[in-house]
Amino acid sequence: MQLVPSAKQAFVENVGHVAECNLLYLLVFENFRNYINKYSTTPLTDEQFGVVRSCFRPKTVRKRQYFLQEGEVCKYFGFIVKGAMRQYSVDDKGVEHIVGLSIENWWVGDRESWVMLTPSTYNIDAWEDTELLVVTKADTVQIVQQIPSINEMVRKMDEMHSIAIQKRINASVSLPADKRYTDFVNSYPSLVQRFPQHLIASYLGITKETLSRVRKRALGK
Amino acid sequence: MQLVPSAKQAFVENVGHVAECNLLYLLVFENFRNYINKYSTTPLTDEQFGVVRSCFRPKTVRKRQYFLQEGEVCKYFGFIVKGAMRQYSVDDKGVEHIVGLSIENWWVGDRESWVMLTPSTYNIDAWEDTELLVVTKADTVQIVQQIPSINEMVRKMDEMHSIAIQKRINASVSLPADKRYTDFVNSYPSLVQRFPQHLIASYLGITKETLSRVRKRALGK
DNA sequence: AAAAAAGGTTGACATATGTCAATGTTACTT
DNA sequence: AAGTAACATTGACATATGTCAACCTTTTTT
Repeated sequence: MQLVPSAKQAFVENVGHVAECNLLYLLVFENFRNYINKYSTTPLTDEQFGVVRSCFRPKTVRKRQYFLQEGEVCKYFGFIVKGAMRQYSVDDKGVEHIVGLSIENWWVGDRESWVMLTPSTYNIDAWEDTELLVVTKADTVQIVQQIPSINEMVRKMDEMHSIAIQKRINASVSLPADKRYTDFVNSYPSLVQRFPQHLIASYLGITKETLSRVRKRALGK
Repeated sequence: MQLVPSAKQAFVENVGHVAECNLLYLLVFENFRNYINKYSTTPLTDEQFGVVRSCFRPKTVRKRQYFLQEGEVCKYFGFIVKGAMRQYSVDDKGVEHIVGLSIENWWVGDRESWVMLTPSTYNIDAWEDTELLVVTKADTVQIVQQIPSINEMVRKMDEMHSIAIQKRINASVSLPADKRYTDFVNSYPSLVQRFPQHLIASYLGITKETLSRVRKRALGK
């Protein structure tokens, strides 16, 4: 039995009609095309997009199911079409530490495992039922080499990613817990609404109790 | 009066002879060429390297002088040929928070300011007298577009950078201070020897006193 | 509707880390 | 050699955060 139904199947279940399913498919890829064009100076030609499209496979991950599990090599990177996922490590004592929270139009995967082909030390699972477009490394190498816009997009996204992650490091070494939280709320209001507090606390490197108290004090002001 | 002598001048001062100076110049760029080739699948042709070389300008930054100052836009990225630099922010109370420590064969610059053309919130200064090869953004765009090996190198370096920085975030949310320190010592033994403890403490997000005590306890075991 | 599960808050207390001041040590400057 | 500055260590104490347990609310499941 197939635990994870195919993405197409999932879309069908969602909308109930095959006709609408195909329409949704089109919409998903159109959205993706716009996303790519937003990050490059020259829009993709139809032919180029055809190549890109053939490299990305829709995939559904149901709530609480893994996209990547500790010990596996990260063979796919995923673009979230709809849904919410979290990336976390588990320490000696079995405590989960959130290192990433992602929603629509974000990418998920473990770069280290992906690049180095080493077993991942992270888990990535779905916090909500999630629709992804996934791509293999081989295909990524292909389209990055062949299609300048994709090359440009990947470079820009790496840049943005580096910038975001640098800010997070700066916050972690230079801000106390309460500032880190307000900083987070200002930077990612959409995440605050999608994930419960105890996950955000973990993301910030504090306990849920501390976050609860920090929030209370912030209200008092 | 020129506070920062030209890089060539600096080399001359170091070695004392113009002949050796030119030789050093050659060696510096040969080293740089090897560095680039190490990160790409096809070596640079002589012609390509000529272009690259023309884009990188030697620069000397004396100990305690700024490479980038808070409020400036980061116009140059630098490759450290010899020396040691630190990148830090300064908080409301005037306390410095180290966000980066760099030595030979590392790159320095503020990605956010560089990419977004916004005033930097960081300072970068020399901890030791430092020789750099610096490049402007315009030139970077040129060679990344024109020379596949450079494109590849930049992408790979961004990848490595992302991986390293991701590990640091994971450490900061999931490890206590003592583990963060041993982790750091294992990951960057060369930095431990080049920078004093209070800078490393700041890099780890703890005070120098805490680091001193952490080290003492670690010895006891 | 009842039960269970997940999330959130609060209090009491323990622990880790920060702060401040004094002192020791090392390396550099004159 | 003396003096100074930078770095490191230590102690006493304050503060922030963690831990554990109880309790409450909301949502989900049965």
